[in-house]
Amino acid sequence: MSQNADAAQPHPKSRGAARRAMRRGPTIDDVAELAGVSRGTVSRVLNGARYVSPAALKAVERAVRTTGYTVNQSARSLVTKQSNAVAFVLSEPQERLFEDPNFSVLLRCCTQALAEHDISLILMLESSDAERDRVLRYVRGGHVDGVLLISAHSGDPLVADLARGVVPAVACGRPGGPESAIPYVAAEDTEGARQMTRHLVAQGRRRIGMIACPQVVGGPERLRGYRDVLGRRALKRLVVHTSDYSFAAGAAAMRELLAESPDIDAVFAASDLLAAGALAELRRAGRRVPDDVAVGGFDDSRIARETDPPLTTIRQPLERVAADMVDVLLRLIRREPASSRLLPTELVRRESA
Amino acid sequence: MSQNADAAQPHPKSRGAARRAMRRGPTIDDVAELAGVSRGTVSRVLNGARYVSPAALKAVERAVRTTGYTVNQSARSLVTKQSNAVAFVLSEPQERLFEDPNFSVLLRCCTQALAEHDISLILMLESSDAERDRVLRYVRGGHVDGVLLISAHSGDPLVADLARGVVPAVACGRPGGPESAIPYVAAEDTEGARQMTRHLVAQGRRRIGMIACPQVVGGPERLRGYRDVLGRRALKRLVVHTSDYSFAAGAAAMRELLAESPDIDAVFAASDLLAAGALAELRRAGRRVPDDVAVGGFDDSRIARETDPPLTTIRQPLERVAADMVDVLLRLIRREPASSRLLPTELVRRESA
DNA sequence: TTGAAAGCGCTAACAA
DNA sequence: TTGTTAGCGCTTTCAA
Repeated sequence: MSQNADAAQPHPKSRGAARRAMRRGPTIDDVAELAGVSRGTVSRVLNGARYVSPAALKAVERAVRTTGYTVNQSARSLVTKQSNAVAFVLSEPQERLFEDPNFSVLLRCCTQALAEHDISLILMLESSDAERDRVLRYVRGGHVDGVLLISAHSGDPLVADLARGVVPAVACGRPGGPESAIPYVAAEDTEGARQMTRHLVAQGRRRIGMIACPQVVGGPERLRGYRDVLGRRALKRLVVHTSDYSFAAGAAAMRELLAESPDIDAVFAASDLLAAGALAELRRAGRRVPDDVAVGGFDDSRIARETDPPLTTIRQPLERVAADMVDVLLRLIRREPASSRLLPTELVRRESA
Repeated sequence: MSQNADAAQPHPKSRGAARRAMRRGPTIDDVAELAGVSRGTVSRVLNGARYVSPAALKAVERAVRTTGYTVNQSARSLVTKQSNAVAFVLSEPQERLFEDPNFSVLLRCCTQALAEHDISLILMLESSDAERDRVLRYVRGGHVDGVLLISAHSGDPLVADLARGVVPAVACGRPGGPESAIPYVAAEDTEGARQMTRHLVAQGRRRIGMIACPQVVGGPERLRGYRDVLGRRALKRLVVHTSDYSFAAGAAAMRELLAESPDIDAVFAASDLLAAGALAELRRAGRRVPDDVAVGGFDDSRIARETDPPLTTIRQPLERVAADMVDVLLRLIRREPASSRLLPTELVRRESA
């Protein structure tokens, strides 16, 4: 109590001095002493509180509160071999993705969902080779309990590692290549694309082009959906491929489409950003939207409401994608069964089509 | 060498069995054994390599490589009391900020800069009270070596903690309130606003309005710069306040401005997003930009190039802001002196003004 | 320049 | 239900 621990125990056994010098908080021993129980009991209440008498429980809880105790994660991890952290890795030149409003909501929702489980999100980029190496070492080193993989590229050694089960992982969108050993969560891209294409057809549009992006997650499915509905009307010259989901790529693609097929009367862009670029190009070319040409997007991201005219688009339930990714990952970490999930999309009608 | 450690040492001293059961990587002892040196020597080469003979150094390096050893951060942290991680905390209802393209580049650049120092970035949101609590506990618990504070709000208990030096911290933009005990990195907002306002004046604009956002980081300075240049010409009815840097707020503000001052011939918006909203509203109102009214933004974010017409704006060197934040934080962590930094802005002329 | 040994704070197995 | 104890893998004195 009023005893001075330093004076009483000048021996190395006295932990107090060193700790205080380090300006660290109270340890489990401090709590135990104050609560008048053993360290083991404190540990038990900290984890689940099984086999603890109500009296002990109360005493410990009080002691925790009055000391302001927080567990030392490092010490805990050292023994449990769990870090209580997961990596959120962007396995693609990130500039592109960081530009995408979808990415932000994914990141935000994942962070939130993890926080509810007291798990930290560690953001890692994989753009340069050096970064790739670092991520690989980090994951292999067991620094995280799991990985949220954002834009999986099948050539990535990390993807190979994860497919081999080095550490639990969940991808956003079906990872390319045969490595679909990694479970994933995604929107029903194919069906979404069908919804949009059907909508365009129902509007009486005859020459419906597509700005596709088959290299990027979700891209192949969206192109397939378009083709499913149009069949032979999906003329080769009506679909142009871009290498990413950017505004600039959308504008360039639209220009090409206009040059190849001046009689085009509708365009389905594989993402809202692409559609926004197309819109800009159409205005430049003097075509009215939707009067001359209708434009459909995909995502229902923020920009869909900010373009002129606002975009008719396919809503992807990204908040749910994020929540489900976290849910699946946590199950995997707990070694519970969990598998890929596909979430439904929805047509959102605005003014562009 | 070819000895089987398990067979040779059936005693508890044999760490091999337990480790292997856990599917963990090699430990420092494995490296030491393979290199034929003691654990202490391995540790020395791992950290700085002082007082190590060239022979030992080489042997250890080889052993590290062949075993694929990675240090166990938890074990290291337990003794060094350093986590090698910093928190990136968003101390504001995040939806707003996540919507802001500036935020993305800040996050990306900070992650990159930290990765170069092998430090992880832990993303934390502070929107709900529960989250606020969690962040506070986390930081106080010593889980991170430092904090990058994104949108400091003076009422925040975390800000108070950080100002008291609980853990090193750097803010982005001057933290509101008297808590400027926290060093910060920011653009020269005031001067930037002056540049834009002078530009508008030089264009012969007579009635120059402003869409200001004095509640948010950088906002007060930008408003001051506008007033510095305009003096008494900064009529009350020419400046409207918004509560955030969003597209919607920009549109609403522009509507108000148009209603109050139909003769307005220029607008300086405190952010590009705000300017984009204003542009949309102007088009709706049938005003041509820049012919009827010139529009100036602030940030030079991605959208400045995507609006119609592209925005004339003030470039904020966000990549450098991020790099400097990390630099200052690392100095602080190393207990080196470091103080706030202000970075120069630049006028970028496009078509809107 | 090196090795031995003492912990860092915690969990988990075991005995009581 | 509880206390005791043996490590988790590492850094860091301290001697040698």
